[in-house]
Amino acid sequence: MLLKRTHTCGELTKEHVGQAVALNGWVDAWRDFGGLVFIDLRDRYGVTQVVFEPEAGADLQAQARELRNEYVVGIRGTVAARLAGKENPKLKTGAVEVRAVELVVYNASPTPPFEINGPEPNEELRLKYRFLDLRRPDLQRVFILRHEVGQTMRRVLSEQGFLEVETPILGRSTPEGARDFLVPSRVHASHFYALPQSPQLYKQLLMVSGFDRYFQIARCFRDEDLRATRQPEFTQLDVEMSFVEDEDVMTAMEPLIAAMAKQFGGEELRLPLPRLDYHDAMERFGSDRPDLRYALELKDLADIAEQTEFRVFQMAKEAGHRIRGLCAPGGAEKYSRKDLDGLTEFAATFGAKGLVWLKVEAETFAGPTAKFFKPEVQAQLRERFDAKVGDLILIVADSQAVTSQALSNLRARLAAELKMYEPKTFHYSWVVRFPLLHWDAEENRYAAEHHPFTMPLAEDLHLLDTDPSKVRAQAYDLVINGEEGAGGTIRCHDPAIQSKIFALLGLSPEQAEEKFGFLLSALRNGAPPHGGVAFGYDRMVMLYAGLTNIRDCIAFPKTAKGTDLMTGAPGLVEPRQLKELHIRSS
RNA sequence: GGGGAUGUAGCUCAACUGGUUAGAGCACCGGCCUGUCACGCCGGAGGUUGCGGGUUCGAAUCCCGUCAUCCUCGCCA
Repeated sequence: MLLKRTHTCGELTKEHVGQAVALNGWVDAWRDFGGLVFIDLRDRYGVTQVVFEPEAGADLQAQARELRNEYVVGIRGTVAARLAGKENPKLKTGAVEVRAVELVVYNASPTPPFEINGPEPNEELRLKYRFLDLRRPDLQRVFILRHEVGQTMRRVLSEQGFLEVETPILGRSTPEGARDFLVPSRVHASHFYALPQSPQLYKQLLMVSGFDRYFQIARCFRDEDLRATRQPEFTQLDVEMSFVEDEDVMTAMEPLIAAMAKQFGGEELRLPLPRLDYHDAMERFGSDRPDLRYALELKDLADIAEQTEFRVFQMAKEAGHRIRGLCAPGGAEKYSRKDLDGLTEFAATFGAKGLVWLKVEAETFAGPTAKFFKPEVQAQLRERFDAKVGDLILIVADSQAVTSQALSNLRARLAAELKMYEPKTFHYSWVVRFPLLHWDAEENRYAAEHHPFTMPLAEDLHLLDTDPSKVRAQAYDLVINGEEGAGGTIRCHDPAIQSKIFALLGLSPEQAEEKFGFLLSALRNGAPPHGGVAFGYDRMVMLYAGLTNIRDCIAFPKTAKGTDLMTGAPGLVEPRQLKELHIRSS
């Protein structure tokens, strides 16, 4: 029999004293005193103490004595104020308790594989018993936040006239980008659907249809290796607008960003957000998504380095490499010789063959390579970094890519270890004017930096013919604390420019027509100028929940190898199923 | 595909350089207890040290292989 609840377990206060109530929930803890039995009853709203007193009868007490952790029960009783001095300030409901008069056990439970209110078990176990893991209040709070983030996105965009439209999950595979997840067609032998990497092309088609302002909270699929912040399926807030330039899209998104910052970050944002040129970001921070909660800027040191006798620097110059560095305030004291070996090893994982370190002292520099720096060269270095005694200068001599990667990662690590920022603050900025293309040496052709339908900056159009890698795009990323929170572009709605870009990407007109015919046809049939942006929904939730791991904000996530430890997916299927799909499996 | 970390009781962890019968807290089982809320007290059960080899008088500990989870490089327009 169901004892229908009149209240939740997080609801009862002094105001309810004397009322007859019914609660439903899980046994969070039990305390048996012989003559008196206490049960903490838990649901997603909180915990309420239930007491079984002798007055309720021996039968009921005996029944209560059988309860164990995680039994699901219904309880009927009367709300009573706790005895004076016996209140529990840790509970919202701690001023009262429910004196039980009836107990129904809906379901017993074996001893759970881990304690719901105990220490966090290892993740393998958590994922195997995810339905139990999700009972933990910490995780429940994340999903409440996730819901609220979605509500805010829908509300703010709807207020601005954006329409939510759904697009297909079963689509077709297109070249470029990530590896597709494929779904075989039963009706059409050897033909496959692809799950969308994003609703990119569909939302452009919606613009051609005249929908003007679109959004969707869309599931996306990419068959690539996972990371702490990457899952094979994840969720984007996908947005597209017509009759806009890049500034219009950023401006349109800022009220939403400000609403989220206020509601979930507790911060009143000043708009417009800062715009940072891609080129400047790479030069000053070595990254297209720098964490701007702290400065710690990179400096070019080529002119100073060439005054040294240091062979590594000379060779770098001959190879056309760059010599760049940064200066960590107070780093000399913080990092021992052994720590510095650790930093060198860390830099090596990003391809740096070495790391020059110099400890700034009153009169000179300390470090194994300090002897190569003559006093006047040291003076220039001090000046370049505005270095103080006790600072640590780190220098990498390598290619543009390696110096950027190694130093930007060192920058992030040093800032964290030297506590150069408040962990719980947020910094929002747009990084703009990304390159349109980059040279792919493996494929021996240009590849799209963002995607093949990105509009170049008007002032760079002439470079398409002469120096394509210099062409900048109408592309913009929202960077929050060193993470890409959102990214977008203005799309190419001009068939002539589009075919030039296809040619650079190594696509013949015939190939382009075959792969993207439906889009090209749409673009020829009255496509408005349009562009958009997509936010990482999971990432926003992670950020505001203070998580470092995307799995903790996805209800049923996959492991790093893409398996679901709870359901066993991916699993084998019946030979009959394969036969229907015209698939032979090895 | 490469690199790194971890794997010991149901859970969280311990066990110095290889050395007695692999321990503790929580959970679990039995008993006592009328005001607890990390209840307390008494007693108890619980181990293929991930798995498979090897070295050794002796392996949780050392070596090889393998599996799983996590982090990371490549990859991810």
